[in-house]
Amino acid sequence: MSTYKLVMGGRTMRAGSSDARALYERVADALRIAIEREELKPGDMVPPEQELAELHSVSRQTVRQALQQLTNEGLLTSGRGRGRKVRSQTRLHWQLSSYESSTRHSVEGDAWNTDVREQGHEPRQDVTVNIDTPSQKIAQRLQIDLDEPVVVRRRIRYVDDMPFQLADSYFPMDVAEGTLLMRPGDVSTPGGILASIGHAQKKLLDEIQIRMPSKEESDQLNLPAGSPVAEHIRTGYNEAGKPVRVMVSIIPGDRHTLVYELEPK
Amino acid sequence: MSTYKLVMGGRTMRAGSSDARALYERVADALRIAIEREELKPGDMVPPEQELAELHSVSRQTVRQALQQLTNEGLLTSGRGRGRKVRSQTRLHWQLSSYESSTRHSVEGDAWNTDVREQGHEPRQDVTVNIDTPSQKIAQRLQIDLDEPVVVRRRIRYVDDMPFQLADSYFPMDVAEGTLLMRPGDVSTPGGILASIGHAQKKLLDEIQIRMPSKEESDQLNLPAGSPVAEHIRTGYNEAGKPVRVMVSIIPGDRHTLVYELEPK
DNA sequence: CAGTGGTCTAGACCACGCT
DNA sequence: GCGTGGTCTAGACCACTGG
Repeated sequence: MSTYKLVMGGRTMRAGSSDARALYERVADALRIAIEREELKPGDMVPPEQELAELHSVSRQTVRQALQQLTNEGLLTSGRGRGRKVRSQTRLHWQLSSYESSTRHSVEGDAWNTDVREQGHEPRQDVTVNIDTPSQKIAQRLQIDLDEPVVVRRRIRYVDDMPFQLADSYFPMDVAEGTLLMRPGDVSTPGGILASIGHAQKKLLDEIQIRMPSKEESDQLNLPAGSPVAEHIRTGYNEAGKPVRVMVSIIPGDRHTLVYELEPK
Repeated sequence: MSTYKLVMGGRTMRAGSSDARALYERVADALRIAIEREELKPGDMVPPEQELAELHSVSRQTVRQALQQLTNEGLLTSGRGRGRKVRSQTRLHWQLSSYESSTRHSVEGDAWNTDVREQGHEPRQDVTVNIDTPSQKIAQRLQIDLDEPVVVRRRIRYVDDMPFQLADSYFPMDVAEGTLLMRPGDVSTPGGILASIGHAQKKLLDEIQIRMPSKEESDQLNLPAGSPVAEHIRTGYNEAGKPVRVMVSIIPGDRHTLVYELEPK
């Protein structure tokens, strides 16, 4: 019936052509083009696998391979029983160069809250406080030993009640002990707090790595398959050059644009 | 024969357990753990699909699903006829906050070259120069119309002869015309050049987005499946506040750590 | 040319979300 | 309960790479 098939049960080929694109890539292309042309808009349902299989005269597995590729590219959502949707692509801007600037702090929380509100959304942060021994990664940046305890403030940040990023701050014991930093909840701002206890951050070192999320991060942030994250590690130093804080943020790529404003000398 | 199988041709389940992890996830876990424990080291060959299928008593397709997941996480390479290997994870540091700083320029090229050499590798850049009309994205940042021509310097940057990143610079015609910027090849540094023609960059705006690469980017950079990239857009402004350059870099996540040093006020 | 990964089919059952 | 996606099998042929 189909003009495509020349061989049953094996590799199908197009008549008069030696090879060209795989079948599943042709199915993927068709959908990609439909999305580009906005025939399928963000939020729209993608036709069921069975329907696409019949439409393109291929097996359901082949359709699945195409859909998998598109999901990996971040174009589609997936989920048992739910059907597939075209993903929306709104991004929140996060001003990392002014994040610790005192002018952006308020009684309403830290600079991140301000950023979110300015963009017309509602921020929320869940903070838990622990005392723990540091990982290699943290100990090295705080310049302490692996058995020296640190105070950890673990944040999950929400926007409009959707989980949006993870941000864990680590403080050396001698900096945090007996201060507001030991208090759970969204207590004003770390930048502000650090300054108020005599450890204003005079220098910041930001390291950014791009990678796929771990299973755990993926679950906590409710990430779709194939959605990359940035791991942002900020180390803050006080006037004496001592590291007083390390913040590790896991930032879903599809929901953020990171922004730095620089004035080179 | 296998204690795992209760149902033929359908979902297999473990005796005494209601559900738990899928078979392909168990196969993936086994390999992930072997890699973590360095029983499989970067460069090592992964056992053939057939062998893994027999080892875990599953079908080859199920093994493939596990291998696909690991490849998407950037842990394995793939390739027809070649077998699979454990990928190495070296990352290059890129100092973005001092990238335009005049002290890091030399006759050997721009600050990127310096960064790479300091980390013990050999940089190379292929540069082509074009005159083109800008995309929406570029025109908006250069504050020009869509029909005003721009000078485009397209770079492919190599490290040890491997393609490493794409970096395209866009200049307004009135800035670039009749200057070194029109010359192809690796002509010293854009920061340096811009200063020498009276358009030193006094302010920089960096925007970073994390996403999956397009097919084209993936091919140009020879990226493995499932490897995310950062799209880094730097807009440079001269003393008068006029945008004089936009640089768009496509940065493979698994090969880079981006670094910013900041001194908050 | 042998061995490996890449693509494809046909059919089956399971688990989840919704109405 | 129906429809959707998720998992799995068994078997087949193709295409590339390397000895």
